Amino acid sequence: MEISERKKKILAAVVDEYIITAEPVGSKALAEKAGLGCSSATIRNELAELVNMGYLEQPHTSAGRVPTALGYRMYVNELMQKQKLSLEETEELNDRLEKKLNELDNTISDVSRLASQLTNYPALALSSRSRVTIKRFDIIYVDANTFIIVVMLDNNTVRNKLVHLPVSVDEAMVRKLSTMFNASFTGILEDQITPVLINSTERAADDSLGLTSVIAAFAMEVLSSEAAPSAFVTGENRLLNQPEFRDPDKAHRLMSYLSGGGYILPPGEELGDTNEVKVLIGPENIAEELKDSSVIVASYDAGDGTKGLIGVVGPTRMDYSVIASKLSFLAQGLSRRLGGGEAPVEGMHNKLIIKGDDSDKR
Amino acid sequence: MEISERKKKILAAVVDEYIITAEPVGSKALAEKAGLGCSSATIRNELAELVNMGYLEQPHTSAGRVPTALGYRMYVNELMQKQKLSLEETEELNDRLEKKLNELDNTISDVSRLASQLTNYPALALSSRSRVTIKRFDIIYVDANTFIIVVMLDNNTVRNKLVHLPVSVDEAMVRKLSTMFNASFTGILEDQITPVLINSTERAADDSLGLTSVIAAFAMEVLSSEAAPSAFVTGENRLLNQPEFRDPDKAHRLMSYLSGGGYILPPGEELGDTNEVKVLIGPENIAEELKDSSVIVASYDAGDGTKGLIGVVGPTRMDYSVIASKLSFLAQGLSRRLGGGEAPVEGMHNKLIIKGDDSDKR
DNA sequence: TATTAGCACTCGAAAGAAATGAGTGCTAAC
DNA sequence: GTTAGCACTCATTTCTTTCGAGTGCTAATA
Repeated sequence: MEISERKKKILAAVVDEYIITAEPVGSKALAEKAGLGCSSATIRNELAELVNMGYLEQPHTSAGRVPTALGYRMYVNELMQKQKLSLEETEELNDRLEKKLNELDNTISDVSRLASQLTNYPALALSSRSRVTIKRFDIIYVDANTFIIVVMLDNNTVRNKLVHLPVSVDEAMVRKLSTMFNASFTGILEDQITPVLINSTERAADDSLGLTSVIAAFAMEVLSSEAAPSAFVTGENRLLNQPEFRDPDKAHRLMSYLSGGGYILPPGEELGDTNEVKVLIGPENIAEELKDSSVIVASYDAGDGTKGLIGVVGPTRMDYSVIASKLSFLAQGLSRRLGGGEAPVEGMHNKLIIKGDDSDKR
Repeated sequence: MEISERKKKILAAVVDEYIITAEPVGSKALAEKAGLGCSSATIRNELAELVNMGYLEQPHTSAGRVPTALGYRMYVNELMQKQKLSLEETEELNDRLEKKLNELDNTISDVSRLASQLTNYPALALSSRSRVTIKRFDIIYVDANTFIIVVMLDNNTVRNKLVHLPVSVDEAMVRKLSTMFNASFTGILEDQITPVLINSTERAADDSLGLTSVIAAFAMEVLSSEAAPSAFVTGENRLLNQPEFRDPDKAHRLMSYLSGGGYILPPGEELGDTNEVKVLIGPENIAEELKDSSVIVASYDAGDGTKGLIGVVGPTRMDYSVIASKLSFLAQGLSRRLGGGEAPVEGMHNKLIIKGDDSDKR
């Protein structure tokens, strides 16, 4: 059955109201508030149909209506007044963000904390990097039993490791190894570091002490740890602000799921396009623990192949529009600041694309 | 007024019981349970006096008794059955710990997490290092505008920084600087890196580009960041396990205080001697937010001047004895593992010293 | 045909009333 | 000094009652 214009208006009004009050909303309140010129009786009829269609439900016979997950989905996809942030809010957010971004270490923990502060919900940050390679090796001879391996990655971060040996090496060997690694191990991906390559290097360097494999192992370790996605969740306690989590047991269950580093996003789900905001409503989440919560995430691009993701977790009754705007805002700020994004400085608050929605909203 | 032996026994019994049930304990229960050969009426008299003396209180006229902070203090100092861990528990703990310690990065976040898991309370970890020096400098020439500074600290950790310059340098200069820094900047403390020293080095190296100050600045940054105490709190959500935090507002208040990195220990309070366990009961805490919670901390020594501290936060009704044992256990494990401690492997579970208590147990 | 006023009905939440019982303090006997 | 006995207190639990927001349905209206 097709949903009429008026039904849409009513549904939107129900969701808007419910987001604020967290109480079931009744026909009378709607008649007064929403500017649709009809009486409560008419609205009652419409509401009854919306229930039939699965967009709303009633906690019990004599209560008002509450949006279902389907209702929220419809709201998010089509009805929501996107970008509610006023100019002042935008300004304020911009200021705060600018300040924060400057003192930001760009550790995902900081990013997550920032998102949580901004939205007042528990927040997660996630980042992963693809196609990392090493640009340069340096091996520093310390003493006969000790050297330091220093590698510089293609994104100019530098990592090091101190190696103690049970046997002694001389400087010449170290220098030789350094040259060989720079020749053969730079610019390649982790899975291109094969036993074959290691063996041939070992032979070529005339290394009978196994130094080659130590260095190669470190290289692999660095590459894989750099590529591994890391996640961070903060502000779990903000859940307790929400009336739907006044039950300590319920709150505890979700909070420990979050703290436990449980998977929040569908495992298959690759990070979406930059500047896209995704919303997962209630049962759309795969994790059992999230089935009656919603997740909103925005992705950003830190350049050099690093993609990141910031999001919040909250009750299904969240102000999707505001939160999505804020996250999008933050994600674009990060993209811009970390150099990857082509997001224009001016345009920060007018590009908000939400999954499942193909109309651009100004 | 002096406290009689029997009163002590009764007080101990009240605390023991209350720790388990979290309910006010009555005279009858005590008469049956605690093996003191007297009737409930007698106990009632004693209880009344204990209330007068300030060790116990009554929530209301017809309720049982609950320990006051003073009562807990007395319990912790004199009455508590220390070291309740049975042999099996010790074994089990040992196993778990051994396993965990091995995969431990020794980041304070890991230590904190471990403490929280072990005790099922929110936990904090804190560590600070004194008298750090740099053992060795290496400066790697990358290209005319780029070099990498690598420093090795006296505890053999290695830190590095990539420097991009607007001007160009040659390899000879870099080598010269490296030599000079190794001569003048090794083995000294942060506050010994003075403008005078920097100036003279700069002149001696004939450095007109300000490279000296860049390197010196990095050295200072490393030294100060290494010496700065850092803290980490985890497992805040475990607070919700406790009946006294079923009120979401109360829980939220404390949790956000903890997450916010609020000061948990008295600022003046230096880290105590290794293997000492400190207990701060309710109002003994300075932070307003902790006035009706207790904090138990144990300190460890990771050698090389690094002192650490692990602790938990919970309601005043905590099983001080068990928690103190576990923390002490963990602290000693850390000391041992990180090389600083002289704690004997065997002796792990028999050296438990609690602040304010001068008798050694078992 | 769509809308609306009117009304009986439902059912959770709030308020009130009564019952329960754990625990006390006190007194008098041991 | 200890104990049995008993009247009293008061939080907690349970059961009723009241209240009212909100509904669904019907009949009148535009």
